[in-house]
Amino acid sequence: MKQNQMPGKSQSAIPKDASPLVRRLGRAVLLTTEEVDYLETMQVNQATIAKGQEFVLDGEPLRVTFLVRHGWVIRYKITPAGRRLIIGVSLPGDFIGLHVNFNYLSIFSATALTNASIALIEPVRILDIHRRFPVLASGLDWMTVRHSNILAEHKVSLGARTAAQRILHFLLELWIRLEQVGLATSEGYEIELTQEQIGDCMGLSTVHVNRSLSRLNKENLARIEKGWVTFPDVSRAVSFADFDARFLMDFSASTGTPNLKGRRLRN
Amino acid sequence: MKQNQMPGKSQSAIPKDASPLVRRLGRAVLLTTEEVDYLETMQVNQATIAKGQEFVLDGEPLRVTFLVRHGWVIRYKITPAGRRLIIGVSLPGDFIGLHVNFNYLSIFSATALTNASIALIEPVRILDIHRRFPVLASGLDWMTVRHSNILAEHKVSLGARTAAQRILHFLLELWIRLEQVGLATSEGYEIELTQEQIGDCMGLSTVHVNRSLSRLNKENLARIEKGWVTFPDVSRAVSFADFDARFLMDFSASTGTPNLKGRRLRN
DNA sequence: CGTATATTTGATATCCTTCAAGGACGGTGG
DNA sequence: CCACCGTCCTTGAAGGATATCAAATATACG
Repeated sequence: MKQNQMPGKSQSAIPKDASPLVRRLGRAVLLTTEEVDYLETMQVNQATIAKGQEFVLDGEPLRVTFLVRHGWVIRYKITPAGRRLIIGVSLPGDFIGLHVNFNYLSIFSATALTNASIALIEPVRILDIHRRFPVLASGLDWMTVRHSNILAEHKVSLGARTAAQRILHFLLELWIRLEQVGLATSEGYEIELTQEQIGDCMGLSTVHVNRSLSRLNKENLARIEKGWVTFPDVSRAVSFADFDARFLMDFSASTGTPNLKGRRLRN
Repeated sequence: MKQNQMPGKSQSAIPKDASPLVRRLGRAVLLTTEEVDYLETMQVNQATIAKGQEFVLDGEPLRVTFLVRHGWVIRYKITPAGRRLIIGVSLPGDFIGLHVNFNYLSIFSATALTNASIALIEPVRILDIHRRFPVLASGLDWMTVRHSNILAEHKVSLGARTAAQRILHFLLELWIRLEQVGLATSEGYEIELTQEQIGDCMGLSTVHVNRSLSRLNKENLARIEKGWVTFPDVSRAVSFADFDARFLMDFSASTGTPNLKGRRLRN
């Protein structure tokens, strides 16, 4: 079903070289060229972060919002007992510090797991989006909620799932998220986490991650070989891990906005 | 330091009978009477929920945003193994389902722990706020981020803190949150959770919650007597639980908005 | 005042951690 | 090209934190 052009607004297909952010928001919504342009120019101020570099520090001021363009980043806290807990993994297209209050100090640290490219976005840009581009603003709000959903699911994992389920659930989550920005295929994906980092993310010791992974391997639920993750039997994996991809669902602009319904929504 | 009235906009002190939402947002920002009015009329459509009533069901459509006005609510998931994990406790002034995508089915259930009064807010209202009241819109975004912060802190608790630390951290969190809406004093507060519910929230068995609580009691870190929570030695409690209230900080409107800086901010 | 619900306590089982050490792998410099 | 070194992965053994099972006591409620 072909959609009509709206007079005065030019809609655009997503360019091949679109940023991960545009790709994400463009999956569900037909963005105007103006919107795409705004999103792309917003990302001009970029920084290259070397693997292992800590670029946000717990307790220090946080002046801008970050947007991961390339590479993997972790956000984490260190407890007084010396344990690190990874709050989340930020992948290309993910914001770090979106909608936070820049008057306060950061409540987490962030480090690049790979060489990474990160856009620095002035807070005023976000406010500008809310003023001028309501559809994009809904998209940002959705990304914030999605971020919450991931945390909620992690809380369920840490609180109510076994080590093997937890890890498998997490590996499946990463698969979907990477696929949504074109970094995974139906075959699998390249993981940039060590077993220690998986442990810090799922509240498990490195040793236990290792044992759980070899069990998952033995039972054909998930396999990691040379950093390449595959799922030999996806449907069994999904059911074993109690994985329901709803919490990662795409943005869709028809969030009750009458004037958007049936207009710019894909499908 | 007295603040000047802005021409054309009447600012208002928060009325004594203000809703918890207005009280929350009004703590850091001087709201105009127009903004206060909008927030209050937004809540006219109310429902009374009986204690124990489940009013959001995992997998069912979610058509409106809820706002707790009175009473305690839990949001949770049940795993296939039959374990319940409470994602979070919603207190007066908290939204449930803010900024979610109403095209999708709910990914959690919600039940009232007490008789509760809940406002039903049409999604279009939220969009209207974003169009007409930028300060309130920032406030809503902040509430969404705050919700994430709470989840992140819970993840840290479940992943990297002992049972006693976890429970104490949670009790302190509730204290601050209740105080922010006038439902707790420096003395303590009335808790509406059973030990089983605390366990489901912190990923612990009821038995272990009981043992940890009696240990906290013995060590003067926290005491629950007839539903009344007190902290005999607050500073020791804070340090034992590694509690840093930054993740619950108030909304402050000067989130990098130049035209708001120094104008409507309290202090 | 009786019944349901919540708390408390004891005994046992298990999942996971910690400690310790060996092995694989990739990179680097001689 | 190979020896060396750091990082990551793997495996074994023992200990600890928490779960489960079971039952007694206390509290709330109609």
